[in-house]
Amino acid sequence: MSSKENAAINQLFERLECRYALRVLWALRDGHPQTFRLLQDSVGGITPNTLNTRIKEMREAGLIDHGSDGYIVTAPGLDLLKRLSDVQAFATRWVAGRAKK
Amino acid sequence: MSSKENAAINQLFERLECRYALRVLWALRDGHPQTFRLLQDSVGGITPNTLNTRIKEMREAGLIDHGSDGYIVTAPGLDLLKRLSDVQAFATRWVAGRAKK
DNA sequence: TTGAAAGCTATTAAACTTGTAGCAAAATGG
DNA sequence: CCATTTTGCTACAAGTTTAATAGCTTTCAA
Repeated sequence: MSSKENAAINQLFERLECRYALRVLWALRDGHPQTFRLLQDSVGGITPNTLNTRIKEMREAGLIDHGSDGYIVTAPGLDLLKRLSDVQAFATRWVAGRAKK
Repeated sequence: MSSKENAAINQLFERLECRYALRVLWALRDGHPQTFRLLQDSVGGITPNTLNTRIKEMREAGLIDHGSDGYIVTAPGLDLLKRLSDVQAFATRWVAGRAKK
């Protein structure tokens, strides 16, 4: 792997390694717009301060946008979500596996 | 999607949404063991405190382990990494796309 | 035995997140 | 038109997490 690719994944991970970042993106995966407060409820536990910070970061990152009906994932954001979709099955098994111990 | 699946992905994301968490996992993706200091260099910028915290969390999570030659991903950890592998291509394009603006 | 490498801890300071409250602007309804 | 609700967002104090720098302890080979 080239160092350019390494730098790219590092930059992306920096964005996603903030508390609630992945969950905010994930909450919008169905493609329907959500208002600020609905999004706050969808994510669960996030405060308006933090949600606002995440929204700003992800809008700058071009992953989400704010349309007339609320917040929504952009095309790149949806692309990323698709590439993350396999993680769902892992998570389910992973949680089941740790419950046993 | 069931609420059980929702809870699962949430639990997983909580683990991954800590600074450097994804990058620590990613640094071990080739399957070769790395010592504490080598891992610290691979990740880049992480302090020993934080690395140690991440290692503890990920070992509890069953994603990485400590063998005789250093830290290494477990089978579940490798499974997760495979499911994340498509993100690499996204990251490269994403970074290229934002450089233009 | 001495020296290097490995894993990790201590301490203090900076940065981030939370909890709670509430504001200003735009839509809604009477 | 005017009151009400919804929406996006901010203030502020307190708590939690991460960073920077230093250094300790054990292991292992020379």
